[in-house]
Amino acid sequence: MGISLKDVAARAGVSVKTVSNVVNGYRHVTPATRQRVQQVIDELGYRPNLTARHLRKGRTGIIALALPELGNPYFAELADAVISYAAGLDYIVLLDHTNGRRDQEVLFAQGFRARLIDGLILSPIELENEDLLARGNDAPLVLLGEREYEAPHDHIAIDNVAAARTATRHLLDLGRRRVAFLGARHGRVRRVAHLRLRGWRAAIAESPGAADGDELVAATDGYTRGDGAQAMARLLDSGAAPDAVFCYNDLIAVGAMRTLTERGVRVPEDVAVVGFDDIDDGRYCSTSLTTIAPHKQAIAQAAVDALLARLDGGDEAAQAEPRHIRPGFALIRRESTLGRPLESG
Amino acid sequence: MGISLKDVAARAGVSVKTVSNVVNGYRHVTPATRQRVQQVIDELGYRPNLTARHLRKGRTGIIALALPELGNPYFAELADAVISYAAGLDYIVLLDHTNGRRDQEVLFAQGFRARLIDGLILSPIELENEDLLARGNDAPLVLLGEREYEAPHDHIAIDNVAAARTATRHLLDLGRRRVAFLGARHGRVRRVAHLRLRGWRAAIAESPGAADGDELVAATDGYTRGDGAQAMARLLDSGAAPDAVFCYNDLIAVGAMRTLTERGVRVPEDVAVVGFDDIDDGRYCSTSLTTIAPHKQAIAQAAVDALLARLDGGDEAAQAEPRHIRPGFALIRRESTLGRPLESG
DNA sequence: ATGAAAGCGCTAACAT
DNA sequence: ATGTTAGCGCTTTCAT
Repeated sequence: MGISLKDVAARAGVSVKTVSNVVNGYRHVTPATRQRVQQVIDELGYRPNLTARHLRKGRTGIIALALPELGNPYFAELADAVISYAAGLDYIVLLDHTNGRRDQEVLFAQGFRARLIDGLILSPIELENEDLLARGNDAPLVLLGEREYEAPHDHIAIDNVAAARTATRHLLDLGRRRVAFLGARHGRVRRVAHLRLRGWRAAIAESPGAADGDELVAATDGYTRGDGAQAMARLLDSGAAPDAVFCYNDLIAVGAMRTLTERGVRVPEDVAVVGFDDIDDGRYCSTSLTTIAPHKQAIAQAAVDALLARLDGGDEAAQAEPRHIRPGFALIRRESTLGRPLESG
Repeated sequence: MGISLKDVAARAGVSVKTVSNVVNGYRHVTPATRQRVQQVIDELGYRPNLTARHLRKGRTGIIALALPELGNPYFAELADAVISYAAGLDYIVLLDHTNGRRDQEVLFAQGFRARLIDGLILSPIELENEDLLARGNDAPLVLLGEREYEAPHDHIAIDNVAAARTATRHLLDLGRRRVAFLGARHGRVRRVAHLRLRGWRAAIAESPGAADGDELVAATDGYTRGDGAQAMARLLDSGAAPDAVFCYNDLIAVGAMRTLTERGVRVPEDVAVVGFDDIDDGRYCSTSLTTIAPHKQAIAQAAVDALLARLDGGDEAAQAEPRHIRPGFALIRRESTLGRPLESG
């Protein structure tokens, strides 16, 4: 195959150990030896075989990041942050798509890619609690996102209920009374969107004059702009007549705004809109989007740190109780909710 | 460490070979043996150590994809396509950021990650031809994107000149006469944006009445929405008074549209806009964006196929002449260039 | 400061 | 159909 340590050693007239020492920057090597070896390395174009090194060391320096898909800018931006942060810590990232499918998620949750990766960061959508319990305890696993589990794994997520409540309250504070929720999922109580829906309900409940009927909750099949556009159209057609919409995510919000504009409904005058995720997209819409901004940088760092703590922290760290880390979030006000709040509620 | 083949073999009372046969689905194993071994595997929760397998086989089934960054939706969508397509062929993707920095790109171009990856797909920005020539011929390398090199590597890119010419001509066909180009890079002749600029020039040159002054070419520092917004502002302030803008990419176009809208310039009535990349974003802008759509799926597939051909195709394939593959593109007309073309030119 | 040799877990050639 | 064994390329005791 390629050039190995042995080849270099033979050519330089030293043992493999010495070459290994040079390659790894071991201190106690005579400058003369080092130079000679280095010269042969350059001559031969030797590159250490990482696979062999990994096998020997029992570690690869690779972590896997399993996300639904990169087509969603939120996940792309998050992956960007994870890759960059991990690179700074000398870890590389293997990126996998689950497509939000349970079978795929199960595959990763259970030790798929065993001993190829040192650990896994997984953002599940359909994964069930039982799937996690069935896991052979392999590499450490860090969970990401809104789904909640009772399993012994670290979990990184902002407080989704609080964030949704903040978003909804912002709309109510503007004097809106018919605040719709876009992006629920039918009959999936513990699933994604559940916590955000709960936050929405909580804010509505606190606000005496606010409408709280189920006709204000619109389900979507997925989380894309197209789903948002369709759901908004259905909501409008149903006669629900909202004066504000809180959307499960920014993509749905952008789609909803598109439908509103097409139908001559003004944003924010007639209907105010709030999204969730703070994707770059929302900042440059012609009506820029008010949104909940989860601190992606913090999420990415917390996820990687949690993983590495279990990897590098020794036995106590590896055995420590699972932690639930809640990075912060912020409400970013933009044009889609412009307007002064009413004096009285 | 974990459970190895040997452990399973001992427990099942067979040799490692037999266990290996079972694990790899080798046909000639008595059902009884197979079942017994499988049972022990399940009991012990055995998982093959992929690193060891890779070392032994000299192949890892991993390809690296090195992109500037995932924050740009074009790259995110492209990565999405690469990952999905590679997964279907049982390859996994290691995703690396170059941040468009030459030193990073050089690192990957030269056999970084040697023998950890079977091959590399690289989308360079600053990489120079000499960097490629200095490459120790390690794993196969496939180049992606507008930069052109004279180096023995496959290159996948749409015909950027033709695409830019198509885009610009579309604007001219609308009767526009002062078509600006947004997204050039100062004094970087062979760099990104060069080919698209050339396509712009070609279209203008073909169109007798069209303005072709340098004041219509606006440089940007990067390729983000913010860069586009700023460049558009500068162009407007400079008094160049364009009636159309062809942008290096969709992000710049979205930023430009934002500036135009803010300044009360109507799109497309006063200024028509065309982008490049066909990111999802552009489809749902309140004024949806006309754009050049490179066939991302085709690009991703061509890149992976080219790599795998060299990997799996035997010696002839590995030594074959470098190929320059040009997937197709399409002009997608949307609202940002709406309006009937003028009768006479 | 350097060398010799064991062994990480697997596959494949060879043997039975 | 199954067992034995060498060896992928590296790091790491243990010697010297």
